[in-house]
Amino acid sequence: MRDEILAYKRDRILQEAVKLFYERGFTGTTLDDIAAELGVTKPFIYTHFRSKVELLAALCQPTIEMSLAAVTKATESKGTPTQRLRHAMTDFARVVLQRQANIAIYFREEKNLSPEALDEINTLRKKFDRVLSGLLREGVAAGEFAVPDVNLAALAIGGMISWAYTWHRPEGRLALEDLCGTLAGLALRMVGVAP
Amino acid sequence: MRDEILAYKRDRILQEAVKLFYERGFTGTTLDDIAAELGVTKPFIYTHFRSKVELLAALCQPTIEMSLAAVTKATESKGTPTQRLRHAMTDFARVVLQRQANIAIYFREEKNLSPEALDEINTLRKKFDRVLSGLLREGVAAGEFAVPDVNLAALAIGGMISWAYTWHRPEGRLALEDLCGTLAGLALRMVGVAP
DNA sequence: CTTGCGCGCTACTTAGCGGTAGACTTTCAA
DNA sequence: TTGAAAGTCTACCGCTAAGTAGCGCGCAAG
Repeated sequence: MRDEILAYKRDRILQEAVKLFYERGFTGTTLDDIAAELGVTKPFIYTHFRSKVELLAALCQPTIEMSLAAVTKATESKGTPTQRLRHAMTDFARVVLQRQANIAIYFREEKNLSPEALDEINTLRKKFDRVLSGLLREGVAAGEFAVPDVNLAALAIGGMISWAYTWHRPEGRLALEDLCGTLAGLALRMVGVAP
Repeated sequence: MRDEILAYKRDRILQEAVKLFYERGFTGTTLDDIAAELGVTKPFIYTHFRSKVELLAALCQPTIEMSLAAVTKATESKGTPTQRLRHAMTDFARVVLQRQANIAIYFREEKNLSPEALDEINTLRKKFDRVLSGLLREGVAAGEFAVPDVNLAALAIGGMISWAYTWHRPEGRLALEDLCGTLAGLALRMVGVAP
């Protein structure tokens, strides 16, 4: 119970930090701002995070992990490469759109991460690219996909979907699930699968 | 002649600022850093730019203008929509890759721009999207393209190519022109044109 | 040689903010 | 009721970096 409350407090700090970093940027947000928004004071934050930079890492890393987990799970599931790629990209798009602010903060504030945190995240990203490239290669071998360059195609597909963090509006005209499906469909087209 | 020297000095400041902002981020770079790199001192920079933020705008805006100019010119040229889209995306990709650092800085440091500069740039970006959407709509009308949602496709294509700023390595295995061609090819596939 | 001017430098101000020491309050067990 | 421990706040430090005032050097013109 004590631990649950501790976890809850930590979580609320993260929530508010995500909101403010997203709106004003990392350096444009002070710890006093975050504390004020929570109705507490700065030292409160320091009982849960060692530094502002650690707070940043704590809100980036899990999101990157979720992205990797989404494509890994779908890639390792059963089905044809086409089915698995659609599945992987739908799930990845869902992570990007649901955790839009975290993704945006990560890409914008990468330079503010500690070298250690950056290393860990870069490892995750390399895995992501490898898994996606591997799936594309399988599809090519199976005769389902046709691409000029597998690694480049993986970057292009990953980029097209990641990019959604820049333009997606949660209150916009497109429902989230439709959007994920359409983006996955565009990804399939890039590898030569007709719709 | 005096003006040329003035312009040259201004240009050198911008060059060095781009390099350092790209490597260390906007807030991670001090004006003293930039001055030191140029072998001058901080007040020198202030004779050419009113503030650090103005310096940032001066290195973002022209690059966005170049992107818009590239797609506008190609879109308004002669040829089928397919030809024009290929042309537009090749040229746009070239801007992204050649001015990679400027593009990266803009996307990362958007939150540090003054409201006025941001407004101007946002206007350019809206025009960019409108021009690209328009070209796609033409292609659909001509029966050359098939897309589920023209506006979404424009965002996806623009994103896929913009994203190249995150992974492109100038000294990498792929020659710049090949890369532009391949990216344009992937864009065409997204709108249903077979390679 | 000298006078004046423009350009860049030295040296300073100022303020904002990350981080911390220690006081205070509240809670709970004995 | 009391004492201690956990948790939070008040009040502060110190540094960093943007921005500035005014000096002085060197060059061009007379």
